[in-house]
Amino acid sequence: MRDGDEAAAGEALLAWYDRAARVLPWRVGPADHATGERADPYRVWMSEVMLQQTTVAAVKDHFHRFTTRWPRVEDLAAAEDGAVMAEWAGLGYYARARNLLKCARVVAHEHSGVFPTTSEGLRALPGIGPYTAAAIAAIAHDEPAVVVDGNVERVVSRLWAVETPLPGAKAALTDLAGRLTPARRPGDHAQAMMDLGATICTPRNPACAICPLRPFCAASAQGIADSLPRKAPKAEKPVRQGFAFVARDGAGGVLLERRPEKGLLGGMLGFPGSGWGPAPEFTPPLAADWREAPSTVRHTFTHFHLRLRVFAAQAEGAGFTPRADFRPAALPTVMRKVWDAAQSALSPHPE
DNA sequence: AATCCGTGGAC
DNA sequence: TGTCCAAGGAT
Repeated sequence: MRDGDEAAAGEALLAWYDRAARVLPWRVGPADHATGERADPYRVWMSEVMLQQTTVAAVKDHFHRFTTRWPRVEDLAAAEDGAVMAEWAGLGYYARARNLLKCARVVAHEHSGVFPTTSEGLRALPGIGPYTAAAIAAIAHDEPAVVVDGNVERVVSRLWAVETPLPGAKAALTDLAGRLTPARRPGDHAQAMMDLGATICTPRNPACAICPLRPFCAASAQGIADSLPRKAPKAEKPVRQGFAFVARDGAGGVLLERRPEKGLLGGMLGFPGSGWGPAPEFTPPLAADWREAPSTVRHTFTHFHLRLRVFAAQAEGAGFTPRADFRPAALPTVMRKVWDAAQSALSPHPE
């Protein structure tokens, strides 16, 4: 990209978006924008939070369930914590769900159910950082906010052939993204950048041959697009080990515990177990004839690999969740794997 | 500033 | 199988 080409590149991007925009459940298309229709801030907010570090394909089902069950922010604000966490199960990064609920309650109770309309106002809400605030303001209100996510970092780093590695290059890339942000249709511009990054300017094997920005792209001209953006090497993931205990009573009830609000899988349901580390202790929650499941659960979190030995037993006691109140789908994925592994060791109650 | 925080799909 | 990585935010 040469100085002075920003406006032409922006126009080329919007022209491409007008014919190639993805159709998404939370999106109002460019043709509808022409009639003055704007996206619903509640739905934009919901989708943006779900999409943080998460693929469109993974978000679609959860977005549909959330917006069907809680159509307005007041509905979500009135929901029980456990119901929201259960619906979020499987999406990961569970602090997002806790902050989603906090944010809904602030908007409902302190803003009369209306989201702030500026990026500055949005930024003050729980779970809304620089990216999400800018995205909502641009998409829902056409504020010319500079929207910088992973897609934008990639597109911009290639347009200007920025070879400084991330995250160090973050500030420079934000500055360059600002040069590209137009005063006209900034919301469509932001969504166009993301669509371009998702479908053409992809991390691997970018489709430069059909890219509307190719005439402006320094990395494409130099043949180095697929090597940008550079990133600092990541730390190796250690392996941690642990035990998990699945107890069922005679009525088919299940022994579950609510995990602490903070930390890994915070606020989610799980099975009792040991700590996770190099040498975990065998500490079942009650005395019973514990039998080990034949398969070990393997699961990878953001910063470590986990191997869990699963033990199952029939037992009686207080605090079991009734069979009718338990759905494996309400568990975080690692706990759903534990449940699946336990079934072969719990012959009287196969599920 | 660096670390923590999930998951599933692509390759 | 293992590695990368996707519309980041909080602390």
